[in-house]
Amino acid sequence: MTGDMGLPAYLRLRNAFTRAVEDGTWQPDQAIPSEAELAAQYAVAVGTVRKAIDGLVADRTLQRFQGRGTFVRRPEFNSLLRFFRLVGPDGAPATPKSAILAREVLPATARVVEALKLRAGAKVIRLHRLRLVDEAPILHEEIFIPLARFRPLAKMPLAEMGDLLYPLYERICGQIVAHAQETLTIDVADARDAELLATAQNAPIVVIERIASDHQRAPLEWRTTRGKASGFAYKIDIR
Amino acid sequence: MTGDMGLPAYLRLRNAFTRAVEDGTWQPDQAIPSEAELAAQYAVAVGTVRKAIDGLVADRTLQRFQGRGTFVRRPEFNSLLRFFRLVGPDGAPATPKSAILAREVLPATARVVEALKLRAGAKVIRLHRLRLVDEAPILHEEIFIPLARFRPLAKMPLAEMGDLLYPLYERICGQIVAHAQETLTIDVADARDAELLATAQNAPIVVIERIASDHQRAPLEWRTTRGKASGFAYKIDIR
DNA sequence: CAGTGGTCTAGACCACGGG
DNA sequence: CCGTGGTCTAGACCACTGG
Repeated sequence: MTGDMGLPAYLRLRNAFTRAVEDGTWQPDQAIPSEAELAAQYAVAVGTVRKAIDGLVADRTLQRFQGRGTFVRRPEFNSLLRFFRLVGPDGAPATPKSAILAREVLPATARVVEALKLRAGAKVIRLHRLRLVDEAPILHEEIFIPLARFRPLAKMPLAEMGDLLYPLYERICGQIVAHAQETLTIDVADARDAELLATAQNAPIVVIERIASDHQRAPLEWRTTRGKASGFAYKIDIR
Repeated sequence: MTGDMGLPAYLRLRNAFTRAVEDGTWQPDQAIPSEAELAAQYAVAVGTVRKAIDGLVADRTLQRFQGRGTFVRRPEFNSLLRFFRLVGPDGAPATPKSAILAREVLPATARVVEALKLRAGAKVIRLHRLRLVDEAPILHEEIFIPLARFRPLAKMPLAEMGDLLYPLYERICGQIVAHAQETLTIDVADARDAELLATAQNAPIVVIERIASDHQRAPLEWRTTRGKASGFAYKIDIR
């Protein structure tokens, strides 16, 4: 807090609050101290605290509720996935079911070492899973996570892993995914895609590569998702 | 301004300012009145004017410059196009060159009528153009605009049309594009794609459909852009 | 009801831009 | 230099939530 001397007060507060979220002083889904308390604690006007919080609300770190308080937001990692036709029989958005096809522990290849910023020869867990909506395969994913951080997942019964990995990472391994970067490209179906996704070889395939990282920007997971391009539509509004 | 009686003052101001932009009282690239002036004019505190402007800055309607003033922003419609490899020989982002392959005036088909919300039988101008970077064809576009609004473009020498259409729409036809909605999907190359883009038939193609509209949300243009998927990468950061 | 965030005021002083 | 937006204050009152 005593650093950043040249910065405006509201930015110093913003940094302090960001740190509180990142180091776990303020926990996800928990209320932070009231604006009046923070103003007293940092010896600034309430308006200055509000301005600091405004910024963190804008970047979705925090969330305000009138009359209840201000809360640390837990990020949602729907991501580009949501642009596949992920709807259940009722038409509502559905979390795809997961079927884990393979799990193995192996030395990281050069590409994995680079993506996860590991030292050469480090071991990783590789997961290969199929995701289905309404029994139909929608996409399949190859996932690499460093064994050092995720050792409990190397032996855990696959049946207990459930459909969502990030809550598992947090609950079982204490690893919190705070950011992710995704890149969408287009490829054509190889033999494995064709078999898993019930499509023709050389049909267009959407490929999403994701690096997920923690609050310290350390890479936690490298994931490559492949799905039939025919089930994909991405919409944006400009201005 | 006298409407919206139940709304907070800053939201009434926000609406009034939005209207000023939409009806042209405040012109693109022009400075709006100073915060102090607006506060006096609307009989509110400067802080309330600032809060109203904050919202419009956040949604990119306005742009602030310390010491200079607050300006009406002219939207840029790079859009999803920018995710093709649009770089010149120097590596800097380049506006693709345009080569108009066809221009015709014809009655709108059912799809065009729907996209542009025309009455049945209305006439439209159809443009078909190829866009090139560094002499290489990157994508081609089919564009429909209602003849009623864009009559000057039906006869204008093609050589005078230049590489960018929206400035032309504004300068020659007085039509200002204020919003656009784009949808990205994947298709495979048909015979025309293969010829124009120098690719194999059935190769994956990125298709971007765009409806561009004016401040009143009236559709001005329906555009379908097709480019080789191999030159496409879309990156996003989550949280 | 007490406590939270939401709105609004009226002022002070600072930092920057352009003539 | 003056006018602009940027920061910050100290307070008032409102609207909503929860017990």
